[in-house]
Amino acid sequence: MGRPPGNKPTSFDIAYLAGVSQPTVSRALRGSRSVSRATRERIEAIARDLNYSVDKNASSLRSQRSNTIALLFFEDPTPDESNINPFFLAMLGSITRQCGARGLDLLISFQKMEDDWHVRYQDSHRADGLILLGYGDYTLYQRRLTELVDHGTHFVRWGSVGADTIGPTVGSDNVGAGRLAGDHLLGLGRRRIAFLGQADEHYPEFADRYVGLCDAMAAQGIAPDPALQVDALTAEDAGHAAARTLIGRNAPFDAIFAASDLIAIGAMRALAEAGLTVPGDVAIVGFDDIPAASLTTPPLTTIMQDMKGAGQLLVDTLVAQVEDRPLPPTILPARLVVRRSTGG
Amino acid sequence: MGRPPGNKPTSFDIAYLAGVSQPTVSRALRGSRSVSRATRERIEAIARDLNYSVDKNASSLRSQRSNTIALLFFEDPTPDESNINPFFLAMLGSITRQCGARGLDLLISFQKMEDDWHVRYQDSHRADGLILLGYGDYTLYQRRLTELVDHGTHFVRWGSVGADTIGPTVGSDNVGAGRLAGDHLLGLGRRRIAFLGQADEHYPEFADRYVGLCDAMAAQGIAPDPALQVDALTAEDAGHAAARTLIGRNAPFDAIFAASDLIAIGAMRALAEAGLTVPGDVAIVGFDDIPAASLTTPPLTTIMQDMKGAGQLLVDTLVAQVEDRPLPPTILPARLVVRRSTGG
DNA sequence: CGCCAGCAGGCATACGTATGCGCATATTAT
DNA sequence: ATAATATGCGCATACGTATGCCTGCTGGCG
Repeated sequence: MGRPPGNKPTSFDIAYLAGVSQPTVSRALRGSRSVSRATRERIEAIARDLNYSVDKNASSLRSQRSNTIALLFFEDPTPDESNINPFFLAMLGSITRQCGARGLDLLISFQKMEDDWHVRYQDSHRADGLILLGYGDYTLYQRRLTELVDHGTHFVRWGSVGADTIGPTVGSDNVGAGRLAGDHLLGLGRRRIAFLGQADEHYPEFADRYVGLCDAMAAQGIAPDPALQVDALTAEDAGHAAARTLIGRNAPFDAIFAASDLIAIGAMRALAEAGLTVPGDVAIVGFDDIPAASLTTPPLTTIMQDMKGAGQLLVDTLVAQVEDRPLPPTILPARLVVRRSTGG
Repeated sequence: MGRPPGNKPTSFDIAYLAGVSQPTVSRALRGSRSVSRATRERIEAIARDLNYSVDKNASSLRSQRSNTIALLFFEDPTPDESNINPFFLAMLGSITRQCGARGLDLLISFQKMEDDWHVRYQDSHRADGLILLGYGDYTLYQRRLTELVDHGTHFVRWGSVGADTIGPTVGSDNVGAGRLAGDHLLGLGRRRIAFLGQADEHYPEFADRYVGLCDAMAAQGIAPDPALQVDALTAEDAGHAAARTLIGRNAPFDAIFAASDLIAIGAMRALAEAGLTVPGDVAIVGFDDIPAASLTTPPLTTIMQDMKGAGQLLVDTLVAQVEDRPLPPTILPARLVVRRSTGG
């Protein structure tokens, strides 16, 4: 029937003590209905007593299910390695929480775009699926995604949800968010609204935000002025540089919608240097609501994405995919957070 | 000898193709010296060809080594769940990097102090050891640590390295850092230096920073004035409140050393509200060098901890412990980053 | 009173790898 | 030439769990 309890307790040890077979222990602990209630409770008690915990490796090996997901984060190689996008942290928080709630383990890794992580995780049964988070050039990224799809790897990514999106994608309603920002600024009487951020297909999220802004303006009969759009990646200096460019163009503007808070913060610095006041001369709206956004002077009006919903949706979508019941791609609404950079 | 290649390739498939036995494949791929070079290279080629990757679960099960470490982060329950300490992100970055370099997987989890994570990870063979990160009340934390030690769990924690420290600990030289801040302020001619932050044994890191400050002052023959120390946990409002308390005491001060950047930022807001200028009336030094520190007006002078070294040391110490070759506890030096909050 | 259904649990086995041990063949020493 | 050593590899097995299949028993029904 088994051996007496040894060192680290196994399901055999429990079986021995409970006077049942090992499979019964396994079934009992997994809550199988084919174990009587009495037996199950006896087994559970003994397990608790011995401080038993199921061996993850054996369990995963046998069931071919690791109950683990891998969170892969990557971005364009950054000069300063320690400077990680703060947005990521919020996402991480909500993802870990959702994993915890669903009893999943979370493996995490920062990746360079050049690595071949797409092979490692699922094939080695480290994880049942991947969550991909990344800011960066989407076109570079696309090849990797296609490889993953071809390989049959389970994954979900965070990003712009569009028609040409590769693989299951969860993202904010960037167009709607852009409209939100535009409407807010227009409501304040601003008419010459500049956009700081890439607006091309390499950065679809930013582009969507710009589209939303243009939508809002169009609704008021205002045509977008190309002189009021300046490319910028998401970094403080990029924002600073972009704002200087904008100022240098001598095209009048009374508002800025920045594609990220970091850009906005850099822009505010440039405005200050140019002697322009916020919000007097220029109202400014950022994006992301990073912690620093409420600490600037004046505090930054910004768009807050639904981080909590995002983590949940990413995990749920991934699990659904792993369990072979596909879920439609989903878009999360964003919210405007009004602070003094656009107000009195 | 084996079966022909099936679906997901296994070491048997490779063995079959290479005309050797499965154990030889295993040895070859692990670089065992008892496989001839020719055979090994043939096997490696086939493995690459088939896109083979070792099954993590089987491997870990057999070898009883998961090559995975778990990073557990916990702090006092915070009202706003999404508001995670930014310090953590930098640490996370350096830890993931070091794990990557050593071929370790990283499991991550945010924990409430009430959970019984201390049982789950090592017993279930999810991870070979734990890295514990936490800001919060150390005395609450101590019981958990003792349990871990008693249980024989491998772990390292980040925190104050002192005589009464429980378990292997890696941390910054907080006393030295406090001295650094003190010397800097004294060098600017400031004599009435306030400290904002807990100074009791519940928060030994903060306490150490205060000790360092007092050391520096003592070296100049200045005795610490209890009126110039105000408790504050690490949050912006706490800093704000503490600075208001300080101001309300009517004890003159010309400098503040804040136990964290968030406290410093809150304090700067309170100073501004009270009509005090920085650095004119009050010079201020923070701690952590969070991203927001360079974005305040004026930018904040602060202490930068050696994050890169920290991650490395944490991982290395943990691995050493797992491999049963203990390492001495280690202290990392910190650096002063001078910005305008203490300068012209 | 016999038969079929359903419940509770045992038996055997599979998951894929790593490793102690033993056995040839090749190499060197005596 | 023979014995001793090293080299390269196969055999058997263990790691701890989960699950398909089968069995014995209980009870309801005809």
